[in-house]
Amino acid sequence: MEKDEIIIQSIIDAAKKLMQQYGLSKTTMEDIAKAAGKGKSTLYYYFKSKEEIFDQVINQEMDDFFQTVKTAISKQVDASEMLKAYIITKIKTLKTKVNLYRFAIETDLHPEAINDLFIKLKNRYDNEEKKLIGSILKLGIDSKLYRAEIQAEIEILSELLVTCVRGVETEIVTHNKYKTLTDKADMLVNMLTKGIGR
Amino acid sequence: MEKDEIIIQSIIDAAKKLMQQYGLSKTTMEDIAKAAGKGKSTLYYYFKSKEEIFDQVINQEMDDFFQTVKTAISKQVDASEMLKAYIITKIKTLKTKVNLYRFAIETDLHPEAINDLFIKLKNRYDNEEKKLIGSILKLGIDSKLYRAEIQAEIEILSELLVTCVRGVETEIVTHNKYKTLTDKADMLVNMLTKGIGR
DNA sequence: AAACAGACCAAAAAACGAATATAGTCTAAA
DNA sequence: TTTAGACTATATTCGTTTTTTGGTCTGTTT
Repeated sequence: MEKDEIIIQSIIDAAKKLMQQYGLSKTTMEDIAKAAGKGKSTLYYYFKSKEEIFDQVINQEMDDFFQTVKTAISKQVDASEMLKAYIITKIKTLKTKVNLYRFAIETDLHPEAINDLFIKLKNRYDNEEKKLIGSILKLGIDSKLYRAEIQAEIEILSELLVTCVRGVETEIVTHNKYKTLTDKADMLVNMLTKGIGR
Repeated sequence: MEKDEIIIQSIIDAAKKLMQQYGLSKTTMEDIAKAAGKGKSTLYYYFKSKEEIFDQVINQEMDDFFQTVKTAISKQVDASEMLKAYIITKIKTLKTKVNLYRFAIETDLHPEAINDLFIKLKNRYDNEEKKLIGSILKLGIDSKLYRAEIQAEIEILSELLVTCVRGVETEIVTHNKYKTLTDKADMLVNMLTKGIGR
């Protein structure tokens, strides 16, 4: 790693820590600079603005998150198991992140910023998520687990699945009732593969 | 209708109109009283509090909403068509309601109140919705359209379906991209009945 | 008694201005 | 090239006053 990359990373790390502890709006450039052991203007030497720093923090968090999900998927043997692993890992990981930030979010309580943050996150990763599901479906078709006809609809099907899982996510995160998570994931995937028709 | 029922309804109607026009927090008891052609204390003769009035307004709106959905379902011939009708009608109707209230919500911009409102709405009708879906599934089983084995899981299956539809809802309402609505509903129900497995 | 109006009150919210904090810039030094 | 620290214009906080608003009370009309 280059020297300036190390510094950039140390600034991001400091910012990440502060954000988790104090929330978005309570984390100032001064705070970050102090925590990183630098002067404030130094931050502006490496970053264009405060927003850019936050952006990168969030990006890294999200990359971590995606990495975790992908690792979990890679351990599975067939497409349906992968889908289950995707749902379960995603929601569990999301939950720890939410918990991590919850205090900050609650004390902060500037809902506009939070909303913006989530929308940004969502938009940025929606597509990648769709691609991931799409690749699992494709794998299922190739391994003859799923019907070949769905190939044509794989795009819109992935989108639909992401949306459905998001519904489950929302319910579990907001209502905190994620004891049912494994059951729900299991049932969703079973329903998906076998269908309820006769 | 009794005389006092008429008065109560006229107060609710006045409140409803004002709520749609000005939003929740900007509608005062004075406003409602004036619009209903009564004194403020008269409202307290018929209602316990402001919240009770809003509660009844929302209840009536939601009953209307549910009525519309049920009517649409009743016109269908089989369970899968009913499910499609449920999804499409629900989201379309919801959309008009959301539009009706959007201005009020945006200008109002007191997120806590809105959130409370929606949570209240959600909790109140979650169960009824689950029951509705459950009854459609039951119908599908009885008419041999769906496998008999799902009978045992009908409860959790209904819950899951409501949750998935809510995901689609959210996406459509927040992202305004509901051109895909019919497609999505179709695909969801097809997926549900036939499954993607071979 | 049932149905209502209007004055009234305490508490919440809006308005406002002064004090403070903060994002971002500039200059100069290491 | 990298950094610090003083500087500024703007945004935010904070304490205070004023206004609004939900809800009550008293008394009047029907």
